[in-house]
Amino acid sequence: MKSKVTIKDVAQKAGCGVATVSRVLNGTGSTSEKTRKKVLAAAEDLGFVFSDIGRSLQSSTTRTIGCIVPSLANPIFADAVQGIQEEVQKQGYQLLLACSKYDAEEEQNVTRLLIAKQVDGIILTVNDTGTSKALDMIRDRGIPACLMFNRSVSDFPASGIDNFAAAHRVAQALHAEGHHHTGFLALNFQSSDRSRERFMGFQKGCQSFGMAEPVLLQIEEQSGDLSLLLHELLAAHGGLTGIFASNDFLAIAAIREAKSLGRQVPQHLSIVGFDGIEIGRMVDPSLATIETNARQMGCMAARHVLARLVNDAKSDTLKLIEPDQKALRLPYHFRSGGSLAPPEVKTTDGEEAATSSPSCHPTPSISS
Amino acid sequence: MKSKVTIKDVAQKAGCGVATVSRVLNGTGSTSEKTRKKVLAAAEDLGFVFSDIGRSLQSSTTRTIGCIVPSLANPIFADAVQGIQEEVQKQGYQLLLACSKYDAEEEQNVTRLLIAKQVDGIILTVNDTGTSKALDMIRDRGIPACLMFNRSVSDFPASGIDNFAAAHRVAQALHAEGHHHTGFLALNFQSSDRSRERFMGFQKGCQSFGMAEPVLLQIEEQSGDLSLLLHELLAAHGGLTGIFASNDFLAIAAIREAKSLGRQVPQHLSIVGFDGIEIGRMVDPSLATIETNARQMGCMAARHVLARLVNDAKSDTLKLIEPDQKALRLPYHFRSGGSLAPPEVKTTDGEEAATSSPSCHPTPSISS
DNA sequence: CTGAAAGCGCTAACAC
DNA sequence: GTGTTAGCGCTTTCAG
Repeated sequence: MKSKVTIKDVAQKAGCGVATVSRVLNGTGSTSEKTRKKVLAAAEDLGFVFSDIGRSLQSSTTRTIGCIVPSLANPIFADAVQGIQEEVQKQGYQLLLACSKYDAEEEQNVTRLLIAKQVDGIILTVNDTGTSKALDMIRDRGIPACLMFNRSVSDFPASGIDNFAAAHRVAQALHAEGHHHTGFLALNFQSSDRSRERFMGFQKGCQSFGMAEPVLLQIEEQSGDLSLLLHELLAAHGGLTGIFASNDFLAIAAIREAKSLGRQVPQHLSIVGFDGIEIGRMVDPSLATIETNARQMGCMAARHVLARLVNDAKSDTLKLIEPDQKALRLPYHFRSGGSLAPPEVKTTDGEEAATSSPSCHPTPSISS
Repeated sequence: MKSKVTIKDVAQKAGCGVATVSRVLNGTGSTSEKTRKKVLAAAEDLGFVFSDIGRSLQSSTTRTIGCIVPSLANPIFADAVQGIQEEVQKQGYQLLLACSKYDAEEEQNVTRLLIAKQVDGIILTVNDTGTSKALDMIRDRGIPACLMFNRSVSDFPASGIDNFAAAHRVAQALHAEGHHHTGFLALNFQSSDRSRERFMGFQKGCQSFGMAEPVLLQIEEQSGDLSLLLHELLAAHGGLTGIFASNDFLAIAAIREAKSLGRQVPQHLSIVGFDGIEIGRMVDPSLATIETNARQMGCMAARHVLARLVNDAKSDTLKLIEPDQKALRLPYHFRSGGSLAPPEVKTTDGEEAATSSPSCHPTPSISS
């Protein structure tokens, strides 16, 4: 293990003071061509790289942005982080990544760690903006931050879409196809304000369009096997013709489980997702969903935080410019797909009207 | 912007020296119950959190692990990073994440940044182990590191599967179904040693099983729209009955493009992927592929690096223990799927035998 | 049991 | 132009 080579080593080898080395290598101040050469040579020779920690200590800035997401397993977050990463790297910052595992306590822990690491800014998705201790800690210290996926609160701007409106839009889509009895499928409903917002928007939508009150189908992640729980849940709610899942991952899993229950999608059951992950286009049937741009969302959040950083740096105390637009609302749109179609019409005595099926059997004759 | 609260502030408020504060808060040394209380109260009151950078400067350790992957857009890397993240966080370290964008120069740049940040260890996937300057820099400094997905080289252990053998297995699978004329579809072939290894394994496999030499179908990512390029490539190679794509993402895209060309998968063309991403199970037809556990791969890599860290710390100079096993070979297996089936047999004059369409016609009567 | 002080790598004032 | 030095936040001797 080679011991690290410091500015002193370079200075010694170049036969000059450390300040000169700093000046040459940073291009600050003026130096004679001669010493300049010597320093450059020495540095090159020793493979010298400035230690950011020494520099940070002195400048009280780390050029590091912290990021907290629940998990990278859901591509929606991976995409967002990718967006952040690109933007941050482009501007010469680095990314300190942490995961909260959908857990409020862990969220607070990792926040503390990021703060200890003196990150210059933080981009995060919290479980619940209303109760997050992480946000309190960040606010206390006045660290520039931006939320993602969450709704904007108090001092924190947020990059994301209007969950309520988008969910409302889903209700419209289901209504347009003639659905009446629907359900909202949520994972970890209690601990996700995003999920709750979507439910509320959907609920409101169903109401507006004269549909039945949507049934809330909750699954707690830690309570067991997802497939199994889904299976049971779907089996228990055979009366629904349409389900709105709070995210695409869940929607795709639901399609699979519905199939395994012998319920054809969309003939027997329509399913709509949320997020618009790429895979949704490729599954069969393709997933009807709300399409969002997570990458862009991360990018916007990063850009916002980074902008505040340079801003703070410039006008130190007198921050008159940029009145901090709170919500970075990104566009979304409803993407239609094979998983959403009109429900089979049943007569009151339970007999169904003829409908067409997609593949071979032109008319499934169903009688009870 | 509140100025940061330092150990001095706490000392002042508690009416004692900074050393005492350090001792109390770190639980080192002994202190009277009285001052102890005062310090604790003061710290709590001020919301004090130790600055890691001061601490790092003094200990020349950052409790940070650097990670470099080409991109997070491919779920295989996102999964691996998730695995690293979990393991690292569990052991009280933090993750500094960087992306190389499949670019050797960028790879070197971000490596330099991680080194400047004084990461204690590095986990990375490089474009080409043979030519990577990043590896040189890391080696020069003796930073504990572990490769992922790449093959183990010189001083670097690697966490991953045996690409050659796995690709060989794919040839076997195609052969078993009766394929003869096959192609290997690669994205950025030149800059990926993983891709090349897979090709070689496949090539060797084809040879062993008496199949025709596989055609190499290359796509350079920067040269335009992936769909379009794929489309053209597939159109130009109508003679092939089976294609082995160097990763699942590519395979899924290929299925889509094949379909849009009117070539049914698997009736007209079989496609096999590599990686085993979750989505592969859900697409239609389901993807035959080599299944790997990226999460585990990241986890193993992290564990390895972390182990070296504590090891180095313990036995400083005398590192007799752990003879550094080089390759952390993880298991893989071939997953069959709907995208792989026997090819349609054509008569020599180019006329096709009657075949079945996927859904309704039960028995494909194949005659030559 | 506790405080003073050195020193980690670096930058920026300040002398020369 | 260039060297010396203080000091960023912390831990760790070393005295007291």
